[in-house]
Amino acid sequence: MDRTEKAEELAPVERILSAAGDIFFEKGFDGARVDEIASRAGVNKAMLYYHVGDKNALFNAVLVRNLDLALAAIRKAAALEGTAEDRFRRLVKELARTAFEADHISLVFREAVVGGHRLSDDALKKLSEVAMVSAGVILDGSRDGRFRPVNPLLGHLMMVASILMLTVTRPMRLRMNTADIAGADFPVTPDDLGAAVSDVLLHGLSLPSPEGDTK
Amino acid sequence: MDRTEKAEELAPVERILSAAGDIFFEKGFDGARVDEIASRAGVNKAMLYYHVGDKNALFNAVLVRNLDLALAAIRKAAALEGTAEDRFRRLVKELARTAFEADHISLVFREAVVGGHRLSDDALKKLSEVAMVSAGVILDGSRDGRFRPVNPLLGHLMMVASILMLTVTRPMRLRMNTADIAGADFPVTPDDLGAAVSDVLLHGLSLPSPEGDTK
DNA sequence: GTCTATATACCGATAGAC
DNA sequence: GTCTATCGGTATATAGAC
Repeated sequence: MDRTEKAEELAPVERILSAAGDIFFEKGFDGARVDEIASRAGVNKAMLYYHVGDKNALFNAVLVRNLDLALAAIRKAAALEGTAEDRFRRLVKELARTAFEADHISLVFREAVVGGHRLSDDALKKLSEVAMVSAGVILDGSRDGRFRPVNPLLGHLMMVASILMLTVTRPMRLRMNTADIAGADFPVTPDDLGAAVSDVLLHGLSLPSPEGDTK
Repeated sequence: MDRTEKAEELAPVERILSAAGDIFFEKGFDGARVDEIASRAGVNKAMLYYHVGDKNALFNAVLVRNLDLALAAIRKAAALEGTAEDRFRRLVKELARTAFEADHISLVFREAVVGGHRLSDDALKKLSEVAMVSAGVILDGSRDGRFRPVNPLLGHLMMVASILMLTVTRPMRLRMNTADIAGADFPVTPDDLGAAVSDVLLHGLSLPSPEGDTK
């Protein structure tokens, strides 16, 4: 608002956060080098410290920014139109799409998996907001009788874990000898991935048996 | 065999690998300090390098040892007795139990999630063996008509991701405000966890509709 | 085989000129 | 606000005595 320049280039802080997202995603917190982040952002290291703060502050600024973006997308996808199944599918698809853009939710996911000790209270709060939206969809489904009474947080975590596991381990799987077990229909695009995960999560591995459930 | 001592103490290499598992799990590869590993193992740092090799070799030695243990357990659990559902449930329960012992599969999972660049070919090979056993159970189920034709590797990854996500993020969730969405039946013991995950994965979130499937 | 002492390098953070 | 130069701390890895 104040500085009404051409804005042909992004603001320095934006460039820094973007570069930091890349490097942190690639190397992790301890593996990332502040020098490398600064140089990729095209700014001086001293300027990075001046604008953003130290390495920890930088890391959490990246996480919070990404969580804000993700939260907005997820809230939109969880909107009330359609059945619980429809909403769940939209949610999964949206998450898959976001995850494919690498340094968004995936960065938070990775930090969560390695313990989450470094997450600020602010980041943690936003993370639980995401969980609440997603779990809310499952809870609504259980209430209106379309879903079985599954624990909402459990369902949310399984969904997130599945999507992010499949996206984040992709480079590693390419190095492995999985061709013989991957199958031709193994999902590659975000939409295919979302559809496949939704399918298993909604309908399960087992064929519905004509009579009752498991014993 | 050669040195027939009392063996009251574990062999130095065993102590080193055990300590390394703890520290690597706690701090990650870059965060772990060789000095700390050596001191926890009760050996001199020079001895660590003499017996095991450098930090990378140490890390992969830990992973391979843990994967060997996990592979044996999983092969046993995937034995042929029972239906595909029975075998799947045994598999999940076994994985949950192993994961609760912290520095076993979880360490490999975390490394996989952060990219897997550091995994040696040997570790990668063992990882794909694990996947093959687990995916094999799902494939068998599809073949004998008890499971839907779900991609085996997809099913395996969703299962592993769910179990490990739930165990590994536990300390973090305790810091979050999840009490209101966790629900009273949120699984805490490994057996409860395995049962809950098996339930969702086998039967899905949706209630089986009287008539056909989705649309 | 075991241990101390140290080489060597790097990284996060800042002081201080402009 | 911007940049250069550098401090101080710490890490991996090894040389070399015993």
